[in-house]
Amino acid sequence: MTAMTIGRLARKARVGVETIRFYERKGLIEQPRRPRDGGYRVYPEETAHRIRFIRQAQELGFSLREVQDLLSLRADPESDSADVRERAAAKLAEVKRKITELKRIRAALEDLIAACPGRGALRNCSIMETLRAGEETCTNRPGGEGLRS
Amino acid sequence: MTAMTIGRLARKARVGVETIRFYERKGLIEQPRRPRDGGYRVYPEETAHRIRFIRQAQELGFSLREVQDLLSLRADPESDSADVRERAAAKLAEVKRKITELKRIRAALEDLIAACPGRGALRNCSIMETLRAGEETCTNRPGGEGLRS
DNA sequence: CTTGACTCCGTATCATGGTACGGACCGTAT
DNA sequence: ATACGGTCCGTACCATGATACGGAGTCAAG
Repeated sequence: MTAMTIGRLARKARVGVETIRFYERKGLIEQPRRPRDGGYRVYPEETAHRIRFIRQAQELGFSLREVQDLLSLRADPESDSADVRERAAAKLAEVKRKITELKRIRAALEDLIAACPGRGALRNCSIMETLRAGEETCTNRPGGEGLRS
Repeated sequence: MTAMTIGRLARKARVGVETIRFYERKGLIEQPRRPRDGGYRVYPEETAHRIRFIRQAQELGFSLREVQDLLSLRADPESDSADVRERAAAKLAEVKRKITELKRIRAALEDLIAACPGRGALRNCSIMETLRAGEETCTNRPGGEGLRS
């Protein structure tokens, strides 16, 4: 049978095997116990979704510790529901703030794209200037934009 | 006069002095040249906005290299406007994707908060289960949620 | 029943994004 | 004029989040 060993899980979740072991060490995912006869570990299917969520949350600017906070938010009879509610509300506020900021960047990029090919009406020349939204003119200063080291 | 020296800039942008020097080394912000008589550097006011943008973009999951990409997007006569347009469109797609993913997390948190205090109707118990949106029941498995090391 | 790929486990190394330090120099309020 | 804090510059160190490595054990296809 094609049991879900760590390598297959890694391919399914599009991460390296070492990354899974690292998340296990950090307590982000549970390490299944080895069969008593000492073979390979078998992972539940759900783990792949969990890993994908971890990666996604990271791309959205959450640290592993924050991802852990998110994953530990659970409304069940064992939890202090007032506490869970409070922590969820705090995360929600943070998520809303990120959405707002991303929308500003989205608008700036859309403006930039609109301003781009016409060659005539050039105002709002860079992200910064579009975000600073208020100025009219654009003082250009080209050259030297490579990231050092 | 209260010239914008590096320390004042740091306080204004809410970062450490060392962070500013680090960004200068990386080429993310321009280092003003020292006065020929060898005094302290003076920074333009705009630099504080630039630093705030860098921090914000980082919180949204962009690496310093990606922030650099964003900052280098400028529609001016010196740039290849087709290229700028293309890179801006790629970033725009990425930003839109992030917004979509954040909205899913937002919805999950809202569900969780709604499901939380009633103690009666407990379904969609964790972020993961709400995101996996389809299951009805909730198998609880409490305990041991501290981040190791 | 061997061979080649995979797992297990511990430990080492790496890239990114800072943060700290120390000695020389600068500037200004007293 | 001097003391005290800020700046300058180089270099060292740090935490986070992986990624690599090596040797022993496991599994399964031929």
